[in-house]
Amino acid sequence: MAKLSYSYYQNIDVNAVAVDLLGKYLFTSIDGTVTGGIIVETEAYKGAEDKASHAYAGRFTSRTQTMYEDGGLAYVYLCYGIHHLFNVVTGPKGIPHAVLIRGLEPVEGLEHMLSRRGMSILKSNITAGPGALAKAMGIDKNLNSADLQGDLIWVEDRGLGFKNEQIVACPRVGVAYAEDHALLPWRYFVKGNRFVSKPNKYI
DNA sequence: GTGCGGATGAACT
DNA sequence: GTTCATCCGCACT
Repeated sequence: MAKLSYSYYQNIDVNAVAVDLLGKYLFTSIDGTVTGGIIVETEAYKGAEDKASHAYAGRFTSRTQTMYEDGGLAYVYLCYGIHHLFNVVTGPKGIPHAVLIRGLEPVEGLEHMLSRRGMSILKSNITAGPGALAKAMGIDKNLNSADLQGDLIWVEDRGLGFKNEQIVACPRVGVAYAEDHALLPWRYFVKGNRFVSKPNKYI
């Protein structure tokens, strides 16, 4: 039941955090409705030096300013005009590192997730993919810059972890524009888990 | 002020 | 495999 500490998020090694977040529990409490699940897929975005990052080359705008804050905040933004994507801000203040949460295994509040997704029975795509899981968890721009030690959205360590051989590293999804950084193996997921998002050809 | 295109998902053929 | 929904961030005039 331990929320991840302030110092956990301050880690300068965003890839290490992305790997370590696998097996942690993400929760939201929206208008008193609690939903949560196990993180099974992440991607690391390495701030100013990463061409796939919104903060590449130190770009600082009203959208990206959240990423420059202290690690331990939520970075939520709208993608393709339709989908909210949820990231964990990591690293010390001024370093815009972030970890995109791409896959979640539902654990708590399943009926609320189904309702938010307009589904009647559980299918793996309920939380497979960043846009899908944000919708299932009720995450939208209201949670941008939210403190992950607060009571709206948080991450817990419940002692679950995965061995190295259960974790796959492969290129990130949807970042073809990032040129030579597009093939960096900074996407991590739990091998064989059904709540990992689709492009799985690297298993 | 305008124009382009995206860290996607779902519904098609 | 292809299409398209749908809107704002961002670069440039």
